[in-house]
Amino acid sequence: MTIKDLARETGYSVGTVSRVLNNHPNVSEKARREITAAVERFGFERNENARILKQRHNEGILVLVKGRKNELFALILERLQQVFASTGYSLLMEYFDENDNEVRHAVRLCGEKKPQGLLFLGGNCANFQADFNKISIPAVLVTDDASKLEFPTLSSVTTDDTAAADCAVSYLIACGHRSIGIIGGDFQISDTSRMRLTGSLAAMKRSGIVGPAAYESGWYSYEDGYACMERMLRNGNEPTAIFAMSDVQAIGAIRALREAGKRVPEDVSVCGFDGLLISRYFLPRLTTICQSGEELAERSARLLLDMIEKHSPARHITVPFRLSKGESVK
Amino acid sequence: MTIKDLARETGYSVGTVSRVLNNHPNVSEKARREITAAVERFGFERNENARILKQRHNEGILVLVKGRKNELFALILERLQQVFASTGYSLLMEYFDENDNEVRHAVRLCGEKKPQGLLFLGGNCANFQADFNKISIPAVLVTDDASKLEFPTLSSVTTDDTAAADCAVSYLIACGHRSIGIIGGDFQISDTSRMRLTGSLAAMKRSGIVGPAAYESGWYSYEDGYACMERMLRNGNEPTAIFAMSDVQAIGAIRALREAGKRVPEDVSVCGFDGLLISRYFLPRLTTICQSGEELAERSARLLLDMIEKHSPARHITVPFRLSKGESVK
DNA sequence: TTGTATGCGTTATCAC
DNA sequence: GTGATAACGCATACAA
Repeated sequence: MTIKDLARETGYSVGTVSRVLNNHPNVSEKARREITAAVERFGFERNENARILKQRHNEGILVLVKGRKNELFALILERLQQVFASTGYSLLMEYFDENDNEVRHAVRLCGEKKPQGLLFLGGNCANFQADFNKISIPAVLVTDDASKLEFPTLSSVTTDDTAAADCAVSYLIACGHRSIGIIGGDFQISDTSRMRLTGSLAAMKRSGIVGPAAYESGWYSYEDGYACMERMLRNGNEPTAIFAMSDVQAIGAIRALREAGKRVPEDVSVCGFDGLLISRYFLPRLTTICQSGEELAERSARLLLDMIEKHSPARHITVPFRLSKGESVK
Repeated sequence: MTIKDLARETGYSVGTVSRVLNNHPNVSEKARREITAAVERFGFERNENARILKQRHNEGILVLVKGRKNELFALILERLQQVFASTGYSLLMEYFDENDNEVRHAVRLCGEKKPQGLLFLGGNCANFQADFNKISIPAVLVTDDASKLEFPTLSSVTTDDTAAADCAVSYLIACGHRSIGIIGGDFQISDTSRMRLTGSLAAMKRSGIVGPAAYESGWYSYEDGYACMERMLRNGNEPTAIFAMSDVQAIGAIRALREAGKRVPEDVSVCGFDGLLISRYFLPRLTTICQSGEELAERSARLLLDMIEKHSPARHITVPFRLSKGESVK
């Protein structure tokens, strides 16, 4: 069923059918009624491929989501939908694997979907460095800092990872801990992990602590958090506190501690990062840095809209974080 | 940059360029080399819209995913990618909201993407009832039973929800519990919840228990699990065990119990359903019914492939579940 | 081995 | 207000 069939069935021409479908003016009430009825009757669904192929601009924002199981991204996405619902822009979301090159995806999809703007949920600076020059429309990188790249059409919105990690570690120190182990990502690869490490070290330095009792790295996952903690214990490191760079790693670490006969927070304190839902339900309730998905989403949306509509220059902003004191630190 | 530009730049015709792009035979080595080089040089990315619009069949499987934050679906998806990687079929994944009509989406996307088969991750029987007749290619509904619909091209793969719930509740009874509260979904709406309720009741009946001490329903979420448990306690119901129809509800319920001064499992036992990763890391480790995402994925893939390639008739199968004994039941 | 021409389903620009 | 008709970028049957 195509608009051609629809035209034949209703006795009108494809032009009129198309106009009705797109709510254009200059269509008689009668035609509109009859064609709408036929659409309903035949269950016609218009072919977006052909539509987009033909259109020069699509009133849409393309959202590129890195990874399928990131709870923070899901939260941001949800808020994004709400925010854009009232703007007249549609949201087109594309997911891809963690280790895909998001900018290459973006280049292809820009040619195809002809969106007005781009929203990257997660991304790698190196990829932008290499291919972002092929993109000519406004874009915002969310949860990763793009200020050093200095592209005139690429903004970024992040939590201040350095300050947040500093805050978390400072809190641990304030609680009397001086032997602090860190579990994080590979800071050779992940910009985020590196910044969180920098913040952690700064906090330690200020208090005259020479460095972390141990640093173990892995993916942000339960399994790797567990494995990192195990490794740390096996190496004979028994810090009194752990700063994990993600809630999931914190939870994995707590399980490992528990299985080693240690209690949290009585024997070892653990602080996480992210403020995922589970952190509020976990026992013990996680002490963690809460990133505000809502705020990240809203600021990104505003930034992008300003760039599209007012041709505002690229900006790089950070949104506030919050230390949520749970039951996992003593 | 289009294949036309590419043709002009290389001095070949669009036909030859297209043939190179699609790895067709009958292209000279020289042309292939030159055109490939040009593709690289200009960073050409071909327009999938036009490609699919033109193609009669796309060697792809369309996966329709209901909801963005379902961990079981993420697991299934991952396995699906592995399985199809070796088959020559590509996997095209589309996400949509929980309350969208997945079959309507499918109808539209079939017209657009012209896939060989459909894989629904989650779905509602009523939607299939209404619109599936518009779909003519093989499809498999995963995690929901479609046997009663009797469409000749619609298979389904599920965990046997009735038996699994029966198993869970039987276990609670075997542990000595006779006052069992149930937290689940709205069984007026959700087929799955209804089947799990049926199984629960069957187990109780066999043991001479007249019915659940209480039944509270909500979405499968931490918040609603928490709220259900709170409601149950507020109503003066204090069962010695809770069967939650999802792990997330179980975790929410445990948090509510804890805040009411009750310990799990000492005062109240809790059994979940799903076997999510978090169930293994939660403290106490959740006793739960493990659904095998891997198995669900593999059986679905096989079923679909058989329908596509051997024109096998629709089948409705269940995959084994497993009661994972954690620390949350006593 | 290569080039040309046609059409996929739609929107948009013309005439009428 | 409506109906032809020309693109959009690509794949492909057919011609050369």
